[in-house]
Amino acid sequence: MLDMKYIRENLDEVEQRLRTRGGESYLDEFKRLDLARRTLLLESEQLKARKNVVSDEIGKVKDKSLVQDKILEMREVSNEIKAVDERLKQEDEELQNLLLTVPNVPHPATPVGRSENDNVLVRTWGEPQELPFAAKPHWDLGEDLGILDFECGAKITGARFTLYRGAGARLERALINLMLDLHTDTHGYMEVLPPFMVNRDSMQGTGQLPKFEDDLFKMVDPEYFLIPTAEVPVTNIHRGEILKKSDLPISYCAYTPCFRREAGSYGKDTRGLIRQHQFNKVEMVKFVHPSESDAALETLTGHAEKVLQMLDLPYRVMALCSGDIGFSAAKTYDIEVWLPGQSCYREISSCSTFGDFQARRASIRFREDEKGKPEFVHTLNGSGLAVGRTLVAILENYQQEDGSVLVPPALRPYMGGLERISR
RNA sequence: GGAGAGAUGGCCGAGUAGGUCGAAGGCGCUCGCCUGCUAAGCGAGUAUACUGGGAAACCGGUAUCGAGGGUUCGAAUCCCUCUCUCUCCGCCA
Repeated sequence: MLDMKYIRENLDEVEQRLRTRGGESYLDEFKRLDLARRTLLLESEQLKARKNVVSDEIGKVKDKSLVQDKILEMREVSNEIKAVDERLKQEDEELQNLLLTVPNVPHPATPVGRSENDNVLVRTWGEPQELPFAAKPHWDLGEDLGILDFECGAKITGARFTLYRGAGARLERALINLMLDLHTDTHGYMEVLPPFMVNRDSMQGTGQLPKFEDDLFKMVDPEYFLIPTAEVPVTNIHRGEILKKSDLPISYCAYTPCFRREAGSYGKDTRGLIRQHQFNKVEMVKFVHPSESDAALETLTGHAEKVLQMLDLPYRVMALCSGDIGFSAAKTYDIEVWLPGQSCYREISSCSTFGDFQARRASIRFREDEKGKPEFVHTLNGSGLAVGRTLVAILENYQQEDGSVLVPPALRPYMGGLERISR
């Protein structure tokens, strides 16, 4: 959520920067609602001030029969207040709803552009290798090796659900452990294991609600939502809190499954593990001092890259343009891993800084000085990494001509020493 | 699922026959004093949001005692609904 005061005082600039995201104008309504609300607020408060003063006088008089006229008058004032407050409440709700649907202002360093075609290549790592034989996509490899069973997943639940078997299940688990160990032991994150379902307040805090309810799996009674990413429960750990400056930066990492409706993506990536309704992810989340957030995004991205380097998987880092960054993000790097089975780069991690956008929604603050006013922290997060897609990358990059798949050396300790997955 | 207890400021904790309570007291913290160090002591200050005025320091107003509604001239205090926490019983990985 953006700062109301900031919008009011910088309307043109905010509008202009939001427009670089493409799409509609966001702030036409704002001026009108803001003015209406403040006018009513003033009216209401003046009435209340009068009521308070007179009620105080009444309280001091023992014989109430002497102040009957005042009591009657205040009864009128009280009714007036009710009426004004009713209108105020409506305007206020409208304004809040508007603000909750306005996306974050892009970071000055975010390249301006309309679509993913305008994203900017930042760097590449490793050599995308063309295999000396006909490379298979992972869905063929997985089925041939008997480690991925898409049909069975569809039978148990439905489309876009997958059953992992044997070495496939073990490989997924090994990747989770490798990633968590790296981030906790080497990168200094605290591991947390959060709830996989959250309430509406948490979803609103990180920005999934109210605008993207259709993308979520929702429980009716009680009303809980399956998390689409660990970002939601982990960022909300500190919702409504005032942190100590000395607590910052706070770094958490978490493994969770993620659940996404993938509404509107019918027909996209229908084969294989790329786009599932349920997938595993290790997420990194940081709460930092505002002056640190730019640097923190770079190190966070580096932490995600490190996983791919350990697994010796070629990748590139893209700076997303203004038209492609997410609703809550100010700046985002996508890490894309090379998939020889499909001869393309695919997103495997997304690392973003949100500035104070989420912190304002979720009210996560700190004090610069012991006596100072609370200020909003900056939040960041990034996948480190999407586990299913990492498994895909391993299958496709480490496949051999005979259809077997070598286990990357860094992963072997986690696989009971297994060096090769074969039929 | 059944029975009961509770939710007050950074923390602890008073306050429920409605008005003098934004809220006693303590702890913590900040500033000052004092003590040649430390401890102790003394004094002052110490919530948040919105909002009016002001260049600012600052000075006003309103709201907030889990959340929402109601009664009343007036509610932390009375009534209703909800949420959460704790204890006991049942059930359970």
